[in-house]
Amino acid sequence: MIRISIVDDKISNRVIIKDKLARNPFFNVVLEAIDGEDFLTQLKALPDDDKPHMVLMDLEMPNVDGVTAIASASSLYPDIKFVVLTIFDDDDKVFRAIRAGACGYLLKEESSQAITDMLMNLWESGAGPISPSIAYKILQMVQQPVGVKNKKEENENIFQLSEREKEILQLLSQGLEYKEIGAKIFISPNTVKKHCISIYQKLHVNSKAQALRIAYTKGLI
Amino acid sequence: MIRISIVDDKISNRVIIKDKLARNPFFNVVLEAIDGEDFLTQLKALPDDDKPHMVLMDLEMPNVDGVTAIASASSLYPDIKFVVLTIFDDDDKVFRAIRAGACGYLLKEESSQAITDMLMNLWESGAGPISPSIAYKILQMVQQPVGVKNKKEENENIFQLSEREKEILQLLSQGLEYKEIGAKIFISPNTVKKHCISIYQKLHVNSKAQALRIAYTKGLI
DNA sequence: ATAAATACTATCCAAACGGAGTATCGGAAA
DNA sequence: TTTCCGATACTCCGTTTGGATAGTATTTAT
Repeated sequence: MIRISIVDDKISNRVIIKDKLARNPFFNVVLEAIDGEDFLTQLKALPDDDKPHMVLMDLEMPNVDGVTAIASASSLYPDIKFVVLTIFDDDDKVFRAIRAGACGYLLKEESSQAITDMLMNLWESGAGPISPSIAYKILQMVQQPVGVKNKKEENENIFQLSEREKEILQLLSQGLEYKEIGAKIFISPNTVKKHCISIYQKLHVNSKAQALRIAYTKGLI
Repeated sequence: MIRISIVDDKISNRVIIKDKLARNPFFNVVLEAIDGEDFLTQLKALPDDDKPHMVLMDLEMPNVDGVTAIASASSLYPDIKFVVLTIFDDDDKVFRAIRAGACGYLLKEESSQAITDMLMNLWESGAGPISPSIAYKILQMVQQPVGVKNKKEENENIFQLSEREKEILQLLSQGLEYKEIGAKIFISPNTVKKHCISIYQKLHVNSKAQALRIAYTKGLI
């Protein structure tokens, strides 16, 4: 039984997707969320043994968007496969979603059969599902790296950390504690702590170690 | 009428491919070559109006290999589409071929129908054909650029961490706390803490964050 | 101009952490 | 055989951290 999670802000979309999956009894939708925030909260609360194997993620959502949710969750739960399922094939979004950790990118217009086939294939062989038109876009991106801006520049904004927070995260990664950071940039250790907690909230984690994990794996530092 | 060129060092392969294409009368094989050298020479000699629209290129060839041939020819004749058609899906070759200018990458094992469909699609929409398994490899390359592969092997012993300690460090990097790690590997949280302190001593640090910094930057995890 | 972020400061509390010490057990090396 | 070491487990103690809450100043946006 493959546990699936569906994240989409529109109830109608979720129902459609569920119907498409329902044709195959191996799929079991264990979690539905209306946006990235909702998803991350629900996922965290779920026991490990009940966590979904795969997540079908829309990109256009309020609060926390799909890319950010994938970036957080794929660091926190590396075993979960994230498949973007959207109606758009916007180049930039494709790129950012994949960098964030998506292992597949499907268009909603794909047939029910095609989608379930691809998901089964992901389950069995680990090969991520990719719509042909998306595959071609990826290829083009590899061929001519559009903006040669490095991956740090591209990633450091997806969590919407403030300048100060990025600075703190940088110092945190050096293994400094609150009071050391405070002394270094001439602010109170209390303030440093407040910044850290803000960072944790934006990264959807609750400890230094987890924050650093995301920072390192997503190239924020 | 789509003019096609086939480059493969084995006559049998060329025949097989020609047969597959023959099912669609739109394809007209105008050039056959046995290696990159042969291909480039013949191509140069061909009048512009007779030059192929698409080239199906094997990679494993004597003299000038497929990647080199694509790199040269795609610069000289930008309008020609190069599709790699091979039996291997070697990561490095895929990557180099695409960088060289290949716009598609098909496996020979694909069905005749699939290949002709993909080529027709390339002709009509300009979207390059990509076998699903190849598309997934490309996606992985985009996700984690190669380069630091064996670093872990080389470095994981320089700090003389015991197996257990490496295991603990690995779990630490996932942001787990003592009790969580203890529960995961069935030992007491106290023991986990003891291991951590041993790790700190060997790494000459005195906090989780500093240990993780070394672990990440030295490729221990 | 008013609202909304952002930066900064502060305090309280419970939990987690780090450091040091002690001790048992089993295997490997002396 | 004795010694050494890794893994295990525990306690005591002081420090650090995460979380919640609350407030002010400054900048930014509408």
